[in-house]
Amino acid sequence: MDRRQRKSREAIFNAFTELVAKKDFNHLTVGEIIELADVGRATFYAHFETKEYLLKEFCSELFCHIFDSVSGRTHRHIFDCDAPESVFLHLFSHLQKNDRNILSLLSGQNNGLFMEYFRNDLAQLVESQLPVFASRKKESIPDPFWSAYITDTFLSTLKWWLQTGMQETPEQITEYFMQVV
Amino acid sequence: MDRRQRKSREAIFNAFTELVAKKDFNHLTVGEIIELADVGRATFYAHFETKEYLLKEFCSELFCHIFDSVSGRTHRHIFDCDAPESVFLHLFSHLQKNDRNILSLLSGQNNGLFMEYFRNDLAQLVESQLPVFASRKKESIPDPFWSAYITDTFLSTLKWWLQTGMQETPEQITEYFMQVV
DNA sequence: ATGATATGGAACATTCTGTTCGGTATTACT
DNA sequence: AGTAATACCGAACAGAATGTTCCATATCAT
Repeated sequence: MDRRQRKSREAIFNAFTELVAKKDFNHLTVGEIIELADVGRATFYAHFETKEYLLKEFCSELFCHIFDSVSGRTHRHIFDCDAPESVFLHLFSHLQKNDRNILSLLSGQNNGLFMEYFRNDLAQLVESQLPVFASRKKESIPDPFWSAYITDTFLSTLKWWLQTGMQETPEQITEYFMQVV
Repeated sequence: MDRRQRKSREAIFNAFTELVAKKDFNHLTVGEIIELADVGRATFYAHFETKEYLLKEFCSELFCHIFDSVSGRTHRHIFDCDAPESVFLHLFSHLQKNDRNILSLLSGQNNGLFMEYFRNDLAQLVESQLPVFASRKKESIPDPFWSAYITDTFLSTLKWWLQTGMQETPEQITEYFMQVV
């Protein structure tokens, strides 16, 4: 990719990151983004079809980074028997670092699209971790329901953690998560 | 309230109900609403400050109707010992009736505000029902976390029910809910 | 019957969106 | 170093949606 393209794209992502931290995504305008990013209007639309596509690609890169990092760790530790919850612990720890202000997007109320994207990737991760919870599942529960339940419980735990100021350690919050599920 | 006001308000609510069933709230315009409701633009803004306030009042009336009906039943049955989950069963049953097309709003992806309002009222109901789940709660879990967990699990169950086409009976889906929690 | 008020319709300024164009600067490639 | 390709800016643009204002008319409460 052209160096100019990389620069513009990064500038837009950075501006977006900064703005979305203080303002709801829906009330964010393209005008604000390009002003802070200091790129022309035409440039923005040369990169992203709409504001929604910007969010989509933003999430793609960000989640790819996070979940790949977590899954990678899984593979390295795949034979560790002492910590079946290590994937989720690692995920909580990684989220705590607040890459790209991801936490303000996660805690914001009206970012339906963002949550949807995040949930999709999370559901994939959960799917690969289902054996961990196999022993707790009752037979009468359908598999897809069980999978959705674990995914949403993780999200519920994460949201609660954020909204109460992240006072617990990642270890503690992972403990809560594993207790209820 | 003036009869004219009631008529306009109802017309707007009805148009909103109909439109939101086929179109995402965010992409719904005031122009579409007043056209279908057949009221003047100025009339709309005389009733509702913005589209968001319309949603707010819409939810207020709708949820008030649903949750009051459910809570009412609770009070009548408060001494029934055979069905501690009757409140949630009744809520599932009531939702199945799809008053005001509430299901299309609940299953829609980008209705963050709507979900937030619904969750608030639901959380209140859950709060009043906490004793039902007391026996399942571990001591190490903080009360607010536990409460949020049950609320979100109900929402998770409801969403799954909707997205898979509501093939289960309210009794079955209540069973699932009570099994996992 | 009368004064109050909700309505409809139209016009309006404002904001945001997404597109187009021409000139300029940077890039990749030979 | 020279050249063709292309990404950039800036400005202008049409279109859509928002929220406000005005006034004549119809409906209401009393």
